[in-house]
Amino acid sequence: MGTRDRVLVAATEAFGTRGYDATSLDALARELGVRKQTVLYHFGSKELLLHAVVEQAAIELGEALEEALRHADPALGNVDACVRAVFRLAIRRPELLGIVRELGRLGDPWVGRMVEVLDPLVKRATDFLEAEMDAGRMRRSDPKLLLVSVYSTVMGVATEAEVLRAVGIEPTLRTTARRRRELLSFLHSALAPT
Amino acid sequence: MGTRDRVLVAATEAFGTRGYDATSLDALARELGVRKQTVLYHFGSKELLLHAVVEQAAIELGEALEEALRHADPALGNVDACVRAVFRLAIRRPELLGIVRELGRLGDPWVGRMVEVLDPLVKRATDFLEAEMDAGRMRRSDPKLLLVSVYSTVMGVATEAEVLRAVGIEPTLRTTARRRRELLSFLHSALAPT
DNA sequence: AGGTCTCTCTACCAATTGGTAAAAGGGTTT
DNA sequence: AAACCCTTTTACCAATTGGTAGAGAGACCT
Repeated sequence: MGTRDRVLVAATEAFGTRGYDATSLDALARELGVRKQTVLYHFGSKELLLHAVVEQAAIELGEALEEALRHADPALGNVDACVRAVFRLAIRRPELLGIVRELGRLGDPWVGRMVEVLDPLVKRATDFLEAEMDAGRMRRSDPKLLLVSVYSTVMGVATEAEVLRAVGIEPTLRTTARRRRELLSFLHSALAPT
Repeated sequence: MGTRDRVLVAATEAFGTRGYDATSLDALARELGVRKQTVLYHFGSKELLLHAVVEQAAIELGEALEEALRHADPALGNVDACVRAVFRLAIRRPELLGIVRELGRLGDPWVGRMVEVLDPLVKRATDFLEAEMDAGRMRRSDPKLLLVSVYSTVMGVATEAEVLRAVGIEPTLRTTARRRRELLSFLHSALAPT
């Protein structure tokens, strides 16, 4: 893997976990065994590095979800497929979900780009929810607000390790499977028609 | 209000919205019309300032929830009371919810303290959920995991303004009431016995 | 009046921040 | 060998970081 890619991976990890402001170019370069100027050579500035990170993360997130939907088990449905995909990401690429969180704080130019990339998925999700409601397979409500609720629940359960510890659950691989199972029945119940 | 308190309020606001690392003592002092050394006089160091902020935020959060539960409408139940309280905070003291978010990233010593203060409430919540399940008024599941799901959903819907904009909802006072209503029906459905 | 206590200020400081300029290394091509 | 390109380095830089030392101002007490 080339230096540029290694920097991009390390930056995604650092920005997504420690945060953008808390990550210095020196520290980033040091853990790659390289000088800060090498990083700046490839990306020009810290801001442009963040730009590249956001771009890459948005693409990877989109692909992960698209892939999940493409191979969704028809017996389980799209919601299950997405939840499984997010949990897989939470285990294997937690930085990616961290980036999404971080963008919220960084605000406009950055969120905008992420939204742009994920927008087709959002549209697809709301259309799907609306169709399910029309078919009577899902409780009727505002699809957009419903999507926000589902998103919040999934992201929270998948990523907020500290909250889990607060209630006395050590997040390990074993408990994660259980969390996912509980979350799915939570969502099924929440979405079920009255 | 004394200088010390003004610093504490401004720091809570800054740490809770911009983040701890992204907030410099100089910037903090400047927006208070005071020198950085005045801040350091009252709190000793940036870390100790954060400590005071966490302590205060934990207390205020605890009080807000306790108060909500004390005056909970018996016809609506405790869940509604808590959701209403969190939404009231999201409107009037968004920094407090921001601090909770921030702590997750800052990690151990800080989360620990917040958990310590809110632990009685967590215990009370799980006991409540368990009692409701026993009484058959709530779908049976692991109370702790259920609490995490509910927490994630409420926090997300209340605080993630950028996600709302992503799906095309401008978070204003008017839409907030609607969001809360939708969230409550989402939760009622999620918690309802099968 | 002097003394003391609380608070805020000015004056610094070493370390770190993101960033510029330019040199040096290494590989290909000419 | 010389010329060129891509990459990484060393050497700096101004600005900002959190923090120390100490002076000055005001209020209160004796």
